[in-house]
This record gives sequence, C-alpha cells and structure tokens, in this order.
Amino acid sequence: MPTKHEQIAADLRRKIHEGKLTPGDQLPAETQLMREYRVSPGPVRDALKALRTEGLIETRHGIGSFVRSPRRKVRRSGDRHQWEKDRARLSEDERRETGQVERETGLTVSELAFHAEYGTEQASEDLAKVFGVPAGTKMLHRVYRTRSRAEDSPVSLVDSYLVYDMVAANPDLLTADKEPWPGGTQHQLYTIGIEVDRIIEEITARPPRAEESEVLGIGPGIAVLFLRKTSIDINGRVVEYSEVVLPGDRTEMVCTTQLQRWST
Amino acid sequence: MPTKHEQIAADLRRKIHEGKLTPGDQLPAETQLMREYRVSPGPVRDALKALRTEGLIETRHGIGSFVRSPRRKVRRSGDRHQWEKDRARLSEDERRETGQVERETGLTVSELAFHAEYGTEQASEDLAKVFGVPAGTKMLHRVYRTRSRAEDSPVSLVDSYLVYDMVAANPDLLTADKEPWPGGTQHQLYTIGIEVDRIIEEITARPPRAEESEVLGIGPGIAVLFLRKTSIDINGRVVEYSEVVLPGDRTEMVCTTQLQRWST
DNA sequence: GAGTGGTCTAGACCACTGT
DNA sequence: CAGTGGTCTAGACCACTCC
Repeated sequence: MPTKHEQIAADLRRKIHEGKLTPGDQLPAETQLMREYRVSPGPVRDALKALRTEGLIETRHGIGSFVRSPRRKVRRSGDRHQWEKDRARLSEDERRETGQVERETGLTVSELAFHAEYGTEQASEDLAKVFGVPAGTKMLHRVYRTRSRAEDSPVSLVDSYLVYDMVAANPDLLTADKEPWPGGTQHQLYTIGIEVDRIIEEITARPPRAEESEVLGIGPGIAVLFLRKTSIDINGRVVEYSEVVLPGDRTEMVCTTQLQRWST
Repeated sequence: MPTKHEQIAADLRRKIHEGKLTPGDQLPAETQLMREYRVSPGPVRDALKALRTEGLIETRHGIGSFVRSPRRKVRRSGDRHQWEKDRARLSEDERRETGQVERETGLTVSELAFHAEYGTEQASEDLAKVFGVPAGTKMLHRVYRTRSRAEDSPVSLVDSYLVYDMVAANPDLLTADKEPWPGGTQHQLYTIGIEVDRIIEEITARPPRAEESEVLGIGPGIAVLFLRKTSIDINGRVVEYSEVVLPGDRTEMVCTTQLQRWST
C-alpha cells in the first residue's frame, strides 16, 4: 500500500507526463489539493517537495507551483578548447564576433547578464599545490557570474586563478575593466606569450550550495556539475586553474578519448 | 531571523564538522532533539531531511540517524580506456590479473558482487540512430550491476548494447556465462577483429531513480552521474554503446583535452 | 484584502529493529 | 517488549504577491 503523499505525487506526475498539465501551467493550490485528495497539509506538501527535487515543478512563494519546461541541454565538449585556441591568434574584430558562451548556448550577448570581478589573494595550501608554487604566493582571482535575463537558459559560476607575477606583464589582464575579453582566457594568455598545450577537467556532481541554487535558478534538490579545470602550457607548467559550477539538469559534458593504434 | 529547522540543521552540521560527531556516530533520537531544542516534531524532521540530502547523515528506520563517512572518490579518467586497450592483446593469464573495476577502486574481486545479464532485443529509434542501423535491428543487450558487499564503496550500473550480428562471429560473446570477462569489452571486440579508435562520453547529472538510489546506496537527494559512452572503431563505425549510472558523491570523471600546437 | 505557499504546534498511530 | 523513525491530522500564524 503506497503512502498518500506518494499517491498524490504519482498522480500529479502522471498528469504532467500525459500532457494534462503542460509546462508553465499552474498546479492547483495546496488547499485545493487537500480538498481533492481529502488529506491534511502534510502529505500534499511532501508530494510537492518530491516533484520539486525531481525538477518537475517549480514553486514560487505567494504565487503557486508551476510545471517546469524541460531544460534544453547545453553541450560543453572538449573541442571547445581547441576552438578557443584557434581563435586566440585572430584579430580583435574576428575574436569579438562570437564568444564562447554565445557559441554554446545560441544566445546573444544582450540576452546574457555577464559579471566579472577581479581581486588578488594569497594562495592557499591546496591552490599552491595545483600550481606548484609556495603557499602564500600572490594570485589573481577572477570571479565570473553569467546568468540569463530570460529564465530557462544556462548559466555558470566560475572562479578562475592565475599566478599574479606571471600575468602582470600585461597590465590589461589585471583589471575587470576589459571584460568580457574577446577571445577569452586563451587569448589573454597569448598576450603574455603563453601557449596552452592541454586542459584537464575533473568532474563531479554534488548538491548546490544555497547561493548557487539561487543564482542558477535550480531547486536545492537538483545537483550541480562541479568542474576543476587545469590548463597546462607547452612547457608543462600549470598556467590557469578554475572551478566551474554548472546546473546539472541543463549541461552535458562531452569527453572524447582518442586511443593509440595497435602496432602491427 | 533563520527558521528553527535551519538553526537545528546548522547546529548539527557544525557538530559534525567540528568533530563532536564523527562518522559512524548515532545522532540523538528525534524525540530527544525535540526536547533539546524545545520544538515539535516538524522542524526536527525538516532539519534531518536537509542533512540527508546533503549526504551528511544516513537514517535507518527503527534504528536512528548516523553520521556518514565522507566517501572516497573514485577517479574515472580517460586513460582507463587506453589501459584497457593495451591489455586487450595480452594473454588470458595477464588479463585475468586485474580488472578495470579493481584497478579503479582498489577493491579485490571478492569484495565486489558482480552481476551480468545478457539478452537480445530490437533496436529502438534512438538506439538505432546511435549505431546508424535501421530501427528494429537485433541487438545484444548486456546489463551489469556491480555493488560492494561492504557498504561505503563504489558501484556502477551499466547497460551495454552491441549489434547482434556483428558479435555473433564469436558465440562466447552471446552468453553471460563467461562473465566477468578478463580484459573487458575491448578484448571481447578484439576476438572478432575490432579495434577501437576512440571513445566518446557524454556526461550529465540527474536525480536518481528509485531503483538506482537503492542499489547505489545513496539518498534520493544525491545526484547520479549519467554517462552515454560510445565506442567507435578504426573504420569510423559505432561498435558499442553503453549507458552508465555512477554515484555522484563518490565518482570523479577526468577529461583531458590535448590541443594542437600553433603552426609557427 | 484575498490568495498563495512556508513554518510550526501537539498530538495520534503505524512500521521497523533489536533484545 | 521498548525505542526508533515514518506518516498523518487539524489546526495556527506568518511571509509573500497581486490587485
């Protein structure tokens, strides 16, 4: 015998999948559901909570619960890095034409709210180990917050780190004034004579922190993809490290592994 | 002013992080917490629910709530495929020495419960498109369920598909009797003259289905990593496709993107 | 002000586990 | 059996949004 809140959840789920409730539709009020199913507030709230963590509905305080539209997935594939590298040596006009984010999302610049913040700080133990420098080394810490003006489109939270003395050769790289920088990080590194050889991305899934679930517009039950991205130059030196938070329900990472041929 | 259930959750979280409650410890009973914080059952249960979805505690009906040990992460990096490919042409004894799972988890075969099931079915629209064959083509469908006997160790759920007529050349490949097969899928393909050239993995995060959260031993709030893995042989043909479900809190995928050098 | 969801109370009863 | 968590009731009051 299923519990009442499971029955209610299953019933609403069915209505959504069958199309009786379509994306954007408002669900009956909780008081209404209590009358319909002849239960007290508890089970109704439990059922709605379940649908929220599954990402099926979205609840707005004082307004109501609504069926969410299935999120378009943004593919974030490995060749994005090759694409950025190829563009790094183009003219500014060419670089300005399209940015990385626009390429991936199909959104134009005006539809995106882009925010960049630059600061300096001393490298923590962990950060120093990534770069192979002493703890306390002066680092350039850049924070990027990309969010969509319209709902229902992809965003990302990025914390990027560079060794301060390495990038100080080009003063333009030290302030947020020049952001968004046409051509991205790989062109920024190019201006100080650095060529990136390979990029390592370590991917895990975890529950979002409170700030993240708010900025990304996902419920606290929807996981985020957490990336640790390390760029290594042609001399084997770590030149950039960033931590990226992506909404798990809207992002698809693509990894391609090329294998060596068997010797015959 | 924070809510009561948030205060209780924050308080317990702090006790865990400070080490007053260490992994394996039992939390006070809910009735006890009600007395301590002078609240009714609701807030206490809400607080514990929050800690559960964060993966900090685990609750067993009729027994109590316990602090979970932080899960050791299993790195699943791209060179795993090269490693498997290199082994595919070794002798059976050499292949038998260590399997893929044992290599990654550090567990021995006896600590793992391995289950394989083989069946045939007609390719669905989507599956046919992956392989570039007509819908309805006869497919070999293999289901793998790897779980740990001890708690607290990694597992995976794999659904693997092959074109039946392609692998029928070696009848050993058509039954589950030979599993676990020393050398894995790449050696199986080698026995029918197939060399894998590259592997594409598409990664997303999503909430676990009910069966998955049970088998993987994760709460319904912990996300799973969902992989679609496509193997392509040296003739550009898709030779294997699998869908893999991994516990998001215990898995780390590593992607390395090698970039081409700038022409000078 | 009317309607919505969010939080909380103070109980009841049931299901599960171990002794 | 006693002790635990799981479900549910039937209300109260608050916070938010819209008109």
